[in-house]
Amino acid sequence: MTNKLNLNNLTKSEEDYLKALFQLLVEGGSAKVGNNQLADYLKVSPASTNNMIKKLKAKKYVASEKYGKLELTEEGKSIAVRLIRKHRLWETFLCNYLNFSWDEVHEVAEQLEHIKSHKLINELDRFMDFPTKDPHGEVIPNADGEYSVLPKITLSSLEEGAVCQLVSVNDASVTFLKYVSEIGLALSSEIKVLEVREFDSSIKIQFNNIEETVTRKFADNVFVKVI
Amino acid sequence: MTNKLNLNNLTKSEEDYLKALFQLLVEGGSAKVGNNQLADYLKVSPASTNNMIKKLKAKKYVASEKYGKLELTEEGKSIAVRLIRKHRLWETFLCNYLNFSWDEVHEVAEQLEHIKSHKLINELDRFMDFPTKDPHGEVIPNADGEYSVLPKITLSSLEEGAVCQLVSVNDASVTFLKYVSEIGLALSSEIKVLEVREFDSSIKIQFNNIEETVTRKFADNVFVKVI
DNA sequence: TAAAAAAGTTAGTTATGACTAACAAATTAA
DNA sequence: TTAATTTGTTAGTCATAACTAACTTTTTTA
Ligand SMILES: [Mn+2]
Ligand SMILES: [Mn+2]
Ligand SMILES: [Mn+2]
Ligand SMILES: [Mn+2]
Repeated sequence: MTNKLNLNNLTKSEEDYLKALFQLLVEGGSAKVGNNQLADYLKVSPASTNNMIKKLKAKKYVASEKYGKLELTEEGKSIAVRLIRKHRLWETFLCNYLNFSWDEVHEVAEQLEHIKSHKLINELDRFMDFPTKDPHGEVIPNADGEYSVLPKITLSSLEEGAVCQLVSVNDASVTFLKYVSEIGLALSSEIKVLEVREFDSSIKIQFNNIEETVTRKFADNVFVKVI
Repeated sequence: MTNKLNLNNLTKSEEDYLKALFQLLVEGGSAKVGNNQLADYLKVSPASTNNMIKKLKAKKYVASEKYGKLELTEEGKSIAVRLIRKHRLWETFLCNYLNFSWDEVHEVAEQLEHIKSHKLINELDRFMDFPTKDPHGEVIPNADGEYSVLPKITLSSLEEGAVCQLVSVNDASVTFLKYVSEIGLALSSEIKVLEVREFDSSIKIQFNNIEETVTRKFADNVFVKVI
């Protein structure tokens, strides 16, 4: 029972790797995540991830056997969640107070999430009156690291005739987010799946009296709640 | 006339060295700054500064001859001023919106000043309605990098009987700033120099009907305007 | 002005975190 | 069940930015 108040002496890179693992394992819901998959996600070489994983295993943030799949320890998860909390709070601040649009915030938040100061992030939270969702509809973990990982149902997984509400979007692609806004979709939009085309998996949807055809790739990045 | 919109591909370290040089040369008013002095200021070895100075000379941010004194080019100064602008705007934000006290802001601002986003800092400036002074009384450069470097008159430089107003304080020491607040001094305080003691250069001052004796070291970090 | 001290430089080492190339193990397909 | 492919690992290299130790140049002091 020593380090409840965690020193957090991690480098920016170590933090990024833990966050990536968390996003693949927990938020992405992948049962198994391998070294190459992590390398792919982080856009670095497999040699780099292999090397970093060794370091994180030595520090007890990651657990895995040689040639086995990667897992996060409780401590590893805790660090990742705190990073995600910071990321989403900053995104919210940029959008709600500094006139950033939802496609502009992610890149800057990638930098801001590494600022080390408990007071900073908790005061920012208070200043915004404890927001629970970020500009992309993603849940913001609270100061104790608690938050609900909503099961991510993609628009692409729905059948013809389904009616749903847009809950959140993948925040990492600027062009995707601009596209979403441009066609008139937003958080809470009510969407009806009119047609799922077998040929190319494109989907015809309806919302706000608008009809649009979107690709499978687009629909994979839109998360919904069926109603 | 190529790079008006500067890419600013500098590392955190390169930025820190340029800022340190600026603070010694321009804000500190030293006519000459040498390699070892810079090393001292940054708390790194002379070998480290020597190495970094070479890099900054290659990039045309610093000019100097071998064994000669260090100088900043216009481009070097410009980068330093932008960094100082960011630092002071963040300090102001932390103090005025996030309940930080003036002794808590410097360390966090040292991290925040390296966040790369023109929009972020200019929107933060607008959000706070373009403040001109930071919590320590230091002048905040505007978006064009313009600002007045006030001649820094230290409290220690005054003679017996002088009356002055506290304009700014050195922001880098937490214990110093706490001490300043504790004895009841603040920005704009009117101070009278009652006595300068020859023995140990300690100074007896009066302000708000309070009399205090402070050391030379203390008075060196208090900047005033004679009235 | 010669010796001592201070200031500045260079060489070589370390840690972090990338990379490529080569290789080994595990999985998938034929 | 062998062969091909994918996945994972290792070795060696590079860049950044620190360090110590040894050395040289400049400045100061006697
Ligand atoms: Mn994001
Ligand atoms: Mn987001
Ligand atoms: Mn400061
Ligand atoms: Mn300040």
